[in-house]
Order: sequence, then C-alpha cells, then structure tokens
Amino acid sequence: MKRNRPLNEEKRKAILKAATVEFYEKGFEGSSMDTISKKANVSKATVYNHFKSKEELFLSIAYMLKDRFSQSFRFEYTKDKSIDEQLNNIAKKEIDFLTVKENIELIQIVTIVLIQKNEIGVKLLEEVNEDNITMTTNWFEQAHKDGKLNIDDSEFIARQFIGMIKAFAFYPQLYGAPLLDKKEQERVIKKSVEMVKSLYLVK
Amino acid sequence: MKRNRPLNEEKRKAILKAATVEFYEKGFEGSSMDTISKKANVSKATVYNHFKSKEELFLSIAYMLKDRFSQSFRFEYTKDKSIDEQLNNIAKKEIDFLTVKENIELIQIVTIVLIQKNEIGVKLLEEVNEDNITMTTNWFEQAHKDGKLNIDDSEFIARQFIGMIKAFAFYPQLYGAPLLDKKEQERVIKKSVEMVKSLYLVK
Amino acid sequence: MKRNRPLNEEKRKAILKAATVEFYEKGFEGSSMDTISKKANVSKATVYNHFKSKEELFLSIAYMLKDRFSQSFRFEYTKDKSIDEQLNNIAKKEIDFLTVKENIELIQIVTIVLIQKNEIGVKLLEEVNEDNITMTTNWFEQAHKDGKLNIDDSEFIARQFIGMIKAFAFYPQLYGAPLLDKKEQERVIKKSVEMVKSLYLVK
Amino acid sequence: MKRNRPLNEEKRKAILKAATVEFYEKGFEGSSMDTISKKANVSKATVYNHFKSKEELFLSIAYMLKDRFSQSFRFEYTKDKSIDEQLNNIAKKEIDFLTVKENIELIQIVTIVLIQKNEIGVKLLEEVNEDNITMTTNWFEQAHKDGKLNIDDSEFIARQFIGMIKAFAFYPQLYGAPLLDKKEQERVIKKSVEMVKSLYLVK
DNA sequence: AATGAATGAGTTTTCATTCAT
DNA sequence: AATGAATGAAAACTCATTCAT
Repeated sequence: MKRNRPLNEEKRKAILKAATVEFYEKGFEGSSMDTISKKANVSKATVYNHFKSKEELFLSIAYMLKDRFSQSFRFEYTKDKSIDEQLNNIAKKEIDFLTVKENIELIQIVTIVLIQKNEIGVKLLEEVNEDNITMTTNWFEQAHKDGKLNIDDSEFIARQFIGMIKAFAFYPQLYGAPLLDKKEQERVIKKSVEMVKSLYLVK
Repeated sequence: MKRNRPLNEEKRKAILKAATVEFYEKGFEGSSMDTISKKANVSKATVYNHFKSKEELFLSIAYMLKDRFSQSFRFEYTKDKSIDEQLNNIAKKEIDFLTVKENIELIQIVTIVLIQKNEIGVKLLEEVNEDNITMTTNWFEQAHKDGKLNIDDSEFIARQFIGMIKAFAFYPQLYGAPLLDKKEQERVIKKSVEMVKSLYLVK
Repeated sequence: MKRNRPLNEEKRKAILKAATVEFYEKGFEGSSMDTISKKANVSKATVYNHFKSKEELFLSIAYMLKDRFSQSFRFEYTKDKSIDEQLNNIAKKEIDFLTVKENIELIQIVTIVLIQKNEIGVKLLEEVNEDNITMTTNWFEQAHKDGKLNIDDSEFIARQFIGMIKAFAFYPQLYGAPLLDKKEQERVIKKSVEMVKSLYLVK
Repeated sequence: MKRNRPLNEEKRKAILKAATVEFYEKGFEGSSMDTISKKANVSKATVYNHFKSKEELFLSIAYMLKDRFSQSFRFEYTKDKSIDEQLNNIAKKEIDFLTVKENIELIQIVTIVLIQKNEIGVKLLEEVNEDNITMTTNWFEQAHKDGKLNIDDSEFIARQFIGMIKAFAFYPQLYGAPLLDKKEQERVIKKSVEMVKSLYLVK
C-alpha cells in the first residue's frame, strides 16, 4: 500500500532535487548516496537505476547549471542602441543571473569539485566561464570596429568589465556573502559601466 | 638502531608537507589521514600525536596561510609619495602574494572548506579577506582626506580596486588558470591604477 | 549464484547468536563488531544494516532477557492453596529460571554492562529485579492480610526470601559456579520455605 | 623545573590510585593506560616501568582487595561467648567490610573482570569468597560439636547465613544500590541471626 | 628511574555499489 | 523500473606497548 511515492520521472526529479541540496550542503565527497536516496524518498538502488554513479548524478546537476546560464546570457552588439545602454544591459544580465540564489548554489557545488580537480565537471565550468568571456569579447570587438570604443585588447577589457561585476556580485557570494540587493546591484552596474566609458569611450 | 628516520620537528614538518599536498589535491573530505601518514613516511598514530584530529591538522595549515599573508600585506598612506606610486605599490604587493604558487595552493585548500561551510576555517579566510579590504579602505580614506582623491565611499573603491586585481590574478587561478607572468602582472597593475586615477583622481 | 547463505531473518538470528556468545565471553567493551560479524559469517556492514550500533545490538539481546524473565515469573496469592504450597511454587519458578544456562549467560552479559555503569541497560536490569521483588512483595502482603503470615515489612521479607534463593542459585553462578542440580534445587527451595514459615507463619 | 611531581614510591601510589578510579569508572577493557598515566601525572612509560602490563596493574589492585579483606575477616568459635553474641559479631564483621565504599568499588572492579572470565583475578575472588565460607563453616561446625546448634551440613548453613547478609548488603550494592545505613545494617544483622537461631538453635 | 615520541594492530562506523527478487 | 539486503573497502581515531635518550 505504499502510496504517495513519486514514480518514474517524478522520482528522477526528486533525486535531482535531493542531490542538489545535499551536494550544496556537504560537497561532493561529503554527500552520501544513502542520504540522497532517503531525502528523495526512494531506494538507493533506484538512484542507481537513474544515474549509474555518484559522479554521473553530480554531472547531471552541473549540466543543469550550464543550460540555465547559456539561456540567460545572450546578447549581441547593435548600432541601434547607445554604448551606455548596451553596457548597462550586459551588466544587468550578468548580475541578474548572479543574484538568483539557486544559481549561486549550483556554482558553489561545481566550484568545489572544480577546485578539487576531481576532473568531474572541470571542463564544464570552464566552458561556462569562457562562453561568458567570449560573448563579451565579441561585443567589445564590434563596438571597437564601430568606432565607439578605443580598445587594443578586447578580451582584456571584457575580463576587466566582467571581473569588476563579479568582484562585487559573485566572488564574495561564492564565499558566503549575502546576495546583492536592488540598490547595490544598480550601483555596481553603474560603476562598471562608468569605468569602461571613462577609460575607453571615444569622445 | 633505526637511524635515518627524522625525529620530532622533522616529522612534524613532513606531516604538514604531506598534508598540504594531500589537501590540495583532494580537499578536506577527500583526503585521508591514512594516505597523509603514508606520504609523510610516518605511522598514522604519529600524525595523531602531533595533531589531535584531521581538523586540527587542517587548521594548522590554514593558519600558516594567514600568517604568511599578514606579513606580506602591510602598507600605509604617506604624503611623501605620489598617489600613482603608492597605488602601484599596493597593487604590486597584492599581486606578488598572489603569484606565489604555494600561496594559491593554500588558498585553494581553505576555499574548498570555506565553501563547504564546514565551519572550520570560515572565520580564518574571512579574516584574511577583511584585513585586506580594511587596510586598503584606510589608505583610500586618507588619500581622500589628503585631498588627492575624490571619493564618497572608500570601502567601495577599495573593493573595486582589489577586485580588479583579483579578477585577473586570483579568481581565475582559484579555478586552475596559470599564474600571471611578469608582463601580465605589470599590465594588470597598470590598468588597475589607471582605472582608479581615471575615475577618482583630483585634477 | 551464491546459495546456501542464509538470508534476512536467518542472518539476523546468526548475528544475535554470535553476538550473545561474544558478549558473554568478552563483555561489551571486549567484544568487537568485527569478530561478531565473522562469527555470524556475515559482512560487518550487514551487522550494521540490522543493528545500527554496537549498543543497539547489545540492547536487543538485553531485551530478550527481560521478555524471557517477565514471561516466566508470574504468580498471584490465592486462598485456595496453602502457604507452604504457594511459597514452594514461587521458589520453584525463580529457581527454574535461574537454572537455565542461557538465562544465566544473558544475565551475566547485562550485569557486566550494568556494573560498568555504561548507562546502557541499567534501567533494564533494575526493572527485571524490581518486577521480581514487587511481585513477591504483593504476595506476602496478601498472605499477611489473609492472616496466614505474621509480617511487619513485606518488602523486607520478599527480599529475604528471594535473597536466600539467589544466594544459592544465582550469585555464585554469576561468578562462574555450576548451576544447581535437581537435588540441590529442591534443598534450596525447601530451606527457603522453611525459613519463612519458621520465622513468620501464624500458628 | 618540573616540581611537584611525585617520585618513586609516590609515583607508584599515584598510579595505583588513578588506575583504581579509572578501572572503577570504565572497567578493565574500557580503561586506557594513557588516561591512567595522565591522571597520575606521570608518563606512560613510567607506568610501564612500575607495572609491566595493564593486566599486572590490574592484579596489583585486586590483591589489595584480598589483603584488606583477609585482615578484617578473622574470628573463631569460643565457648566463652553465647551463640547469639558470636553470630552477631560475625555478621557485623561481614557487614562492616561491605559498608566501606572503597571495598565495594574494588569488588566491583574485580567482579567485572571475573565475569568476563579474562582469567585474570578469577582465582583471586574465588579465594576471597572461599576464605569467607570456610571460616564461617568452621565456626558452625564447632558450634555444632559444642552442642549448641542442631546442624547437618555446616557449609550449607554457612552459605545460608552469609548469603542472607549479602542479599541485603552486597549484591544490591554490586548493582549500584546505596550502601546500608546504620539502622538497616542492624536490622539485617538481627534478622540473619534470628533466622539461624530460629532454624537451628538447640533449645 | 623517567620520559617524549613512535607505532602496528585494532576499534566503530560509513560508503558506493551490486544483486536477487 | 523498483527495492531490501548485502558487501568489500576505507574512513577517523585509539590503544597497549616499546625504545632512544
């Protein structure tokens, strides 16, 4: 008469959810398949039916992160909008992503593994970051070509710009600092844009 | 007649060395006292004679980091030198510390633990970071009082300045990027100083 | 195709049996889960699947003792039988329980733990003993009310009566003396009953 | 400059004292030479200089018990005093010994080991008990020869008499019950003597 | 005689994974 | 697909004992 137990796809989701919480709270090594299965209200063997190892379970979560990021961080240079407006948009997109609690948690999870160099997921987080830089680099390059910015090394500027944002909105949070509130977000955006304009804008 | 076996202080050092490597490679949870003792060529019980738990062993290493940092990151505002020169010095000190492989390794070790929120070493790394910011904030405040910089929130500027440096010289390395070479170091210093001057210098 | 290996309930029984022997031979502290699992022909982890700690395993055994005792030591005062007959019955019940080798072993196991004051099982053995005394006290009280025995403190008499029996049939055995044979049992019963009658019977 | 550390014989005593406490609190298996040496404020190696093993240390303590008992439990039948007076004396000696906290503690320590059948000290406690019984048996035999008591099996009576006393003053205490106070002691003595007289005194 | 340091063997317990049903 | 039960391997930590000084 065991009712109320999710089946199939529901079980899969329950496992992923439980695992995310568990990995976030205890890291990869600190988490146990036993606890995960209990939290998901599912037998341990069922976990193994869905994910063939702890590593694969972890990777599934990591890829959720990448997908989520890829979807939210898309933009292209356009002549139709001012440099100021476009820079503001880019900064906003970045910050929006980084001020969602769930995203930071996912990043923390993956970061631990990445730093531990367990090989798992290393490429993954690199990819996320490079997507980020590449996209921004392209934007700066085109702004340069369009004669709006005075730039010699677009990738350096891209890293500088993104770096400034992350310096306030990401790295501290990685170490447990609280997410930025609206006002702080706006200030960071404003200051980052100002910096680029002040240093590189063609007058 | 067992000769050639290091005694006492030497064993302690051997253990610390082995543990540093082990923690670096596998993180706190991933490392085992068994492996550490073997790498140090010492019995497991000896490790426990010197450090009464895995946690204490880890903390001993973590405190080495803090000491090392505290000693190398000291400076004060002076009217005798130009803003430019002083900013260059601060940036250089920061980067010098961050381009020593051993320091980055120690930071990585502590970072994992910090993110895992194992409570161990949480305060420690916070302290290191806050020392850093406080010292720089003070410097900016005094430069402001001295009428050289046009500033409203010194702490924000301090974080912006240190953040810029770390964006190139620390966070990527935390994720496994190679340490900066001399040329790159100089460029980062130059650009960070330029940014501050360009935004806040009183002309 | 591993056949012939007992499953489930059989394993549980095998573990309990092995543990009983082990605890009996070496006491709680002296026994190891390793040895127990080997004796039960079961992996150590299996032992832990069935009993979540050494302590719980021990308690399971201890409670078997209590149940066994509670079931065998029940009686009530009745006017339909003579004092002599009833006292004989009580003594016999007590002695019957104490001349079963398995019972003495269980008591020995629990006794060690009790004396070591490990808290485990302390209450348990107290309960067993108090059941014993309470039941007998009640009997004496009713015999007194019925005008058959001349008694001022029924609990003292109960302890005296049970104490006499145990002095021969329990305490020496606790220290390794052999169980009483039939003849000895009868003599102890006879003498204990005689003592009560001689001291308290209303003539 | 380490002062205040006892030397030589003092160290020996300190070790014995610490060990007694430790064995009492945790039993033989539960105690560790490490803790004992620390409690005695002495190095572990020093403990081994005085007692070549944990077992020997334990035995030294056990023999203290035997000596103490032998010295306090001596008496002989005499025609010069009444049966009543002599029985009272015997019971008193027994109870006096059993109402000294230290003695009970020593007995508890040895009992655990005895029950665990670690072989250590088995003979020892048997000896103590047999001394006890033998001495009392002799007394009863002579009282019988002297025509004062009507007895067929002096050893049985001796066990009955001593058993009655122990039933109140020893076994419960072995299990943690509080020592008897003066009034209780007197009552037990009185009732035990009464029992013997009532059953076996020649009128 | 005394000790600080060292150690091999052992302790309880947990884990990722497999297997029979 | 789902599960209860089983397990080998490894984890952190402790212990009685030895040895060089």
